Amino acid sequence: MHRVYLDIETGSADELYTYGTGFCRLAGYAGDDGQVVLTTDMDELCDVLRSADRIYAHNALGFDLAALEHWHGLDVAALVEEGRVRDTLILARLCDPPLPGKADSRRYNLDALGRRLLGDGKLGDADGQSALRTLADLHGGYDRIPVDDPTYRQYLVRDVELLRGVSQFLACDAYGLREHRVMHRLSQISRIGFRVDVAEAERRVAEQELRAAGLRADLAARYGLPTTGKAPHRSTAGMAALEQAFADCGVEPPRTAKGVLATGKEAIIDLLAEHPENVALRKLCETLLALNGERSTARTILDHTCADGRVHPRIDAGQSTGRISVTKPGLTVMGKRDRVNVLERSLLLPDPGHVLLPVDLCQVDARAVAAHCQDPAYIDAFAPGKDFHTEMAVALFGDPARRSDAKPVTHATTYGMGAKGLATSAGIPLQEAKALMRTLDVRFPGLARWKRDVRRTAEVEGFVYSAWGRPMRIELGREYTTAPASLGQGTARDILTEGILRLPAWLVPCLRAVVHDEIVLSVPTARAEEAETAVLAALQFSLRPTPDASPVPVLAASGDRGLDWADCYRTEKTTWPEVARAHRDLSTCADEQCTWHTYINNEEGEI
DNA sequence: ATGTATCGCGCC
DNA sequence: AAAGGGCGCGATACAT
Repeated sequence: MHRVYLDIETGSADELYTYGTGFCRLAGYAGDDGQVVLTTDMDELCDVLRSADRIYAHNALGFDLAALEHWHGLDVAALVEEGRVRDTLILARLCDPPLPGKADSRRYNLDALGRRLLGDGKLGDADGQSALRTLADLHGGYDRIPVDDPTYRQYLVRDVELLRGVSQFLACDAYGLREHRVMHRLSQISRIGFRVDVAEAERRVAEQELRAAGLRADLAARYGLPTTGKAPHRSTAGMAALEQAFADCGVEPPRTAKGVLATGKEAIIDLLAEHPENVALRKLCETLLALNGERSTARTILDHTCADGRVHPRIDAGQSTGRISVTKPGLTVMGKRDRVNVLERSLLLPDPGHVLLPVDLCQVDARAVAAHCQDPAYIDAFAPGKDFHTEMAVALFGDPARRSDAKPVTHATTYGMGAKGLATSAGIPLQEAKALMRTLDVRFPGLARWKRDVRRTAEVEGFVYSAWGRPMRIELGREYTTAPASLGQGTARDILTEGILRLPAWLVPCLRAVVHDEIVLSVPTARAEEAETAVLAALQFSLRPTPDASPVPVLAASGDRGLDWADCYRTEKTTWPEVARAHRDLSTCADEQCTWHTYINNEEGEI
């Protein structure tokens, strides 16, 4: 067994796919117990890697091997398929899974792993700053550090030795091998990138800034808010002015849980509902709401657009449930439900000669729960031809027409919501909420038992495991809500990644985004039909957590083939004509509510 | 200058 | 006894 440990010093990490062939500057590698070898010859390095039985690197698939794949033609797909890659970042997250939230986000870098597992971290200088960072500052950039600088070389040697040390603690099981295949396929999203409508993004940034400035001026003139900053209503002086403004309107302003003035959408809308006749308050609230609605998504997309006119988002599986994060820019959080915000997606385009093909998994979290709990009635609600939410409406209300009432009940109860919460969110009396939750437990006793069981398992073990065996850490004391929720999300995640693994190879470079239960591909227009058939075949299969379990069908559906990402939802958003690109190409329209022709496109910036 | 916490927007 | 999960990003305030 010949093992090779690898680390590469490069230009700035955010130029991984755009820097040019000189991106990889100095590589360090060691074979088995041998000394660390440094080289600037990446072809020599690739030869060493091809001869290795195991290749170890930290964030190998997100960085080092990705760089060699992109700039030096290394066939990483083959290495991964042959099970020869060991990414210590992937393994560390599987061997010691993160808790939810920010708490664990810094536990998985090589320095932290070294300190935790070996008692020793990266090479730093006296004040604790990374020696590499110091060198980059000194020479004016990571790509300008001389490759013969002794500290640079020492730093790299230490990193390879750290890597070798920590790798001894990081086992790789069958799930780990699968995870490497998943992450390599997803890394192609970063590598290929998503084309941006740069001109339109720039136009929208300018226009939005104009509109926001108008709103800020309005707040300053009427209520004395400061004129500096991008969100003066959230600054200390602005808050004080708003306190006074609310008082002048004769109302007690809304507060957050911590007693701070609440200026968020929900609080303001509730306040307006309480004082429908207060004209002064209405004006104040409308201005605040309009300013809150001004998000800077176009700006964020432009900030991450590279010289090739594309964004190369970062793909990460660092969440506690294993869900995939797509960041820089955050494609998982782009608008969709709101009539204005859904157009954020129109800035992302298919490649020339392509169309965007969106495919989503239907009720995937609930199907995951059904497969886990094996409640026959719950599984039956997913039988082919049945509509899950309608079946739930029958079970809960005896009335298939109450589909929309049933939806929040099933969703919320999987997440551990209580009767009080359900009553509030669904707008029903507490007693009714309690009765609904009892009915759910009576109709689906297997589901109720499963929730009890996984909560207890989590209390005892501190972990739950997805249907594919992914471990998920459950925070002490939060088992009641997070144990069933994590299983639903974690198994849904593995369902989606199973679909990714089942995609034919030619569609992998077509992947543009993954959004938890949806994938988006850019496919040649002439092959769209073929692509759609292939994607649906890949994403739909029978889910069976154990060999003797009853199977649950995984169902997928394609959306509209789009000329931009918003265009993909034109049928779904049938009452919002502007979602369709063809509508936005019209110079005028008759719909007074159209956010494109009356809002986005208004030169004066008036609403 | 840089990082953390908090808030509020958005997504599934 | 009750208990809605997981996130990313921007802006501000504040600590270092």
